[in-house]
Formats: sequence, structure tokens, C-alpha cells
Amino acid sequence: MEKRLPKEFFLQDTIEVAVQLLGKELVHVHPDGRRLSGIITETEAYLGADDPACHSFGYRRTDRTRILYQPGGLAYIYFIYGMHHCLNVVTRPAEEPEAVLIRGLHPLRGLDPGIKTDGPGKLCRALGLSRDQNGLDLRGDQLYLSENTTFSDEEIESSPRVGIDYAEDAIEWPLRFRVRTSLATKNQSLKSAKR
DNA sequence: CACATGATCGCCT
DNA sequence: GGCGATCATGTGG
Repeated sequence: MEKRLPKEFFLQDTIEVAVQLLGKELVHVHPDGRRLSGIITETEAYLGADDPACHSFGYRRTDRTRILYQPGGLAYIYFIYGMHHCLNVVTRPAEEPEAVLIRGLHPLRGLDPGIKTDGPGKLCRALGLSRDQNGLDLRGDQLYLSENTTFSDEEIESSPRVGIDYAEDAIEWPLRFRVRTSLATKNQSLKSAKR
């Protein structure tokens, strides 16, 4: 039985959520009926009004960032570089516009073998996510997160975020988190935890 | 309305 | 390591 993440999970400190999301299963029930999912292996925290790399820096409010001001637990999906979508998990209570970018998955259900999910754009393509899913509740029927695998601190490494060279002071902030352990060695537990 | 740019990727050298 | 693709979004006039 799938155990969805409780609403309170998403209201926590954003860095905590970014770390805790590693090992969770991200599931998209595609409009065509396929159930597609993967285990989250890489994330980045975006710390809202005080983070120059965040879309809501300085409490910027536009049509695009509107969803970031909602209570945690929603999907923030935007289109970038003319060809890619990126999925974020909105965190914190309403009016604290923070989020976690999902950067990497370990394919689990419904995905063609060999499909690449090692990048924010690639994983959105693999799961069939686009702006059509922007604003969806991450505890809903179409898109949700559930418990799966737990990684220890030793298995997680942090580093500076990618693609934010314009973000001045924040360039070096170690807000990127990824699973250090080769997932091959964890495969057994992934398999047994599945289904 | 016009323009500049980006939370990326894949291909090139 | 560099660069082009390709267009939604934000900003300014």
C-alpha cells in the first residue's frame, strides 16, 4: 500500500524537505492512464525572498510565481530554455515562496528501460509532466509522492546549485543534494520496497 | 509592442 | 569546455 507524504511534510524548512525528498517515490498517473514513477535521487533547495537564485526573490509576484505563494505541497512546473520543463515541490506555509527543484530520478514504474531521468528537463519529459500539471496537489490522484527508501546522511552529498551563475552571493550556497551511494547497491531494498 | 534572458540538454571540439 | 536550439516570461517603452 502506498503511503503518501503528510501535508505537514511540505511545510518544514525547505532544506530539510530537499534532503528528505531523496528516496521518495514520485508518481505521475499520465492522462493516458499509465502510472509512471521514479525514486528521487537529486534535489535543489530554493529559499524564496532572500535567495537571488529563486524566482520569488524579493517577494517577486508574477503570473508564473503565483503558485509559490500557496501553502506547501503543490507542484510548481515551469517551461524554460524554449524546450524544457522543470518540476518543483512548493514548501513552507502560504506567503513563504520557497520550493525544491527535482533534478534526478531512479526509474521505477512504467518507464521504458533506458529512458534518461538524470536531469530536471529529462525527468519531466520521461514522466509526461508539463505546465498542464502546474499547481497540482502533490497528494492528489494524478501526481503524488510516497514513502519508499531512506538514505542516511553518509549517503547524501551537498554541493552548489547548477545554472545560477547570475545569482551573485548565492552561487556557492550548498543547496544541491544528491544520493552518493550507487543506486545499484541499493537496488535490493528498492525492489523489496516496491509495490 | 520589442527585446533580453534562462533552476537545460545534446552535440561539438 | 563551448555553443546553439527555441520560446515563455518579465521588463520597459
